[in-house]
Amino acid sequence: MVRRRSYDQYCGLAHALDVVGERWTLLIVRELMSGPKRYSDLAEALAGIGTSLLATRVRQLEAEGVLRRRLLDPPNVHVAYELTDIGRELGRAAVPLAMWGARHFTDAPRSAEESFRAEWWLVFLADSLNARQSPGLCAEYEFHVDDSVTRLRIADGHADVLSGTHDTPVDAVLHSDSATVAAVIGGRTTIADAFTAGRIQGEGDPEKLAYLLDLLNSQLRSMSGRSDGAQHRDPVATSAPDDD
Amino acid sequence: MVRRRSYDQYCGLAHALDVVGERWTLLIVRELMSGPKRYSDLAEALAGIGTSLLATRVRQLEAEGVLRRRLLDPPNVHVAYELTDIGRELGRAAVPLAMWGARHFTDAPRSAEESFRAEWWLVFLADSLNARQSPGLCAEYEFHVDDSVTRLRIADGHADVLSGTHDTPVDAVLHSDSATVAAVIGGRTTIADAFTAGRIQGEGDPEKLAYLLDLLNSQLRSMSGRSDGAQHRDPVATSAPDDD
DNA sequence: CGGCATCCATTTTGATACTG
DNA sequence: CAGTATCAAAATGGATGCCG
Repeated sequence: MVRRRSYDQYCGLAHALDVVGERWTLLIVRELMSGPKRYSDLAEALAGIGTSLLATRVRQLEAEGVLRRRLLDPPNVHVAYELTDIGRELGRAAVPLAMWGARHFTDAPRSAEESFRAEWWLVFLADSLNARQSPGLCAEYEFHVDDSVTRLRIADGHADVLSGTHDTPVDAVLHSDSATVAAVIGGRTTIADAFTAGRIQGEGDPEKLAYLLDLLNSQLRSMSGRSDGAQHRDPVATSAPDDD
Repeated sequence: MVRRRSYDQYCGLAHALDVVGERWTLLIVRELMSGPKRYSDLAEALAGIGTSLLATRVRQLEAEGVLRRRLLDPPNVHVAYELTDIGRELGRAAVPLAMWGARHFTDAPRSAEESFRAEWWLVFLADSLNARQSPGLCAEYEFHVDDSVTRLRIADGHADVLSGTHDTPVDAVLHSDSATVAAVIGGRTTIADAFTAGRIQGEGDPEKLAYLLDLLNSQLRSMSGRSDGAQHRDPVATSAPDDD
């Protein structure tokens, strides 16, 4: 195998991009943020990747220590991929980038060609949702967004997104649509406004519902990341004065 | 022009990567974080990019509103590129990714092929260095790392990295090497330890020097981003129960 | 089937040369 | 200095084949 292409720069960002800068790589990490996935799950979620490239990416990520292959137990012997600690750190590091994208490039409603999964949006919120307000609380929520369903589980002061179907009962169910979710996460509207406008609807345990909305609200505020007015005061540094 | 390649996913991260996911793009943004640059500055800093690709990238970034072309004043008529507000937000959003890379992929010392610039490291710290401890203080520092020199200016409670050479006097000068800088920013050692070990040396105004080290120290602590023990409790969600 | 490897048509990228 | 033109090499995507 010919040597992997590198930027050959001694820089944290360049080294990070040497590892996860190629096409599809960060999206594979995003997929695994909602729990371990099988090869075919990944291939289905990442429409257009081409199976051979997926295999290559997964191999690279395993070699870098971002994810791990695991064989499932005998009843259903399958391969599953899951993030390592380094991989989960990477997922968290990608959150500001995702928020930046949500803030500036999701104002157009979803187009016909675009695929969509509710967990893509939830996953960036969930990881940092430490339920400091009610540490002991356990709750499970189901989100219906467009035609996609996903689940948020809060327990032990921590939140997880779970993809797929589950048998455990939920405490509350939320209904919304992709444009609304994008607007809320992108900071173009608030949960409260979307709720009163009927663009988000909730049913189930009212107390746990209120708790969730509060939690999401405060999290979104802390992730807003809007730009301040600070500018460079030095227009163009003379990088090499014309002294030839 | 044939349409740009897109992931076609309605997701913040995918949309962000549609804009800045291609090769070199984020590194161009990193370059502009230390102030406006000319075309040839970029080409020189990004060894290997090839001038035609650089021109394409710059055009794309301008079209997306990440940077802006500017013509300099008559004495020295040149083209300069500078980040817009959106571009500066992007630079800030890339910081966690850079820290992740620094933490996990810079433990090997700089290899012979790798280029290096001190501002690549400083720039990720500087933007979030709001000098809350001494709001009124103004200071200018010069960093000598390996063969690279860069400048940090603190004023109005905000820090800027300035590339290139400057005539204004400095308050203090720091000397170190790339391995030490990487270890400090990657969290593998502390500034204090590196200082006592003589791997960082400083001269100049002792008060302002102490102030800088304090500021860097507290900033690094808040950016550590180490992984906690929280795991997914649900091994593999049954994404589609075998009910065929 | 699920989990890849192989082959080939298209795109992207890298390196160099060239121009106003 | 600030790019454009050109061409070879590498990366990607699609389709298909193979094997337990």
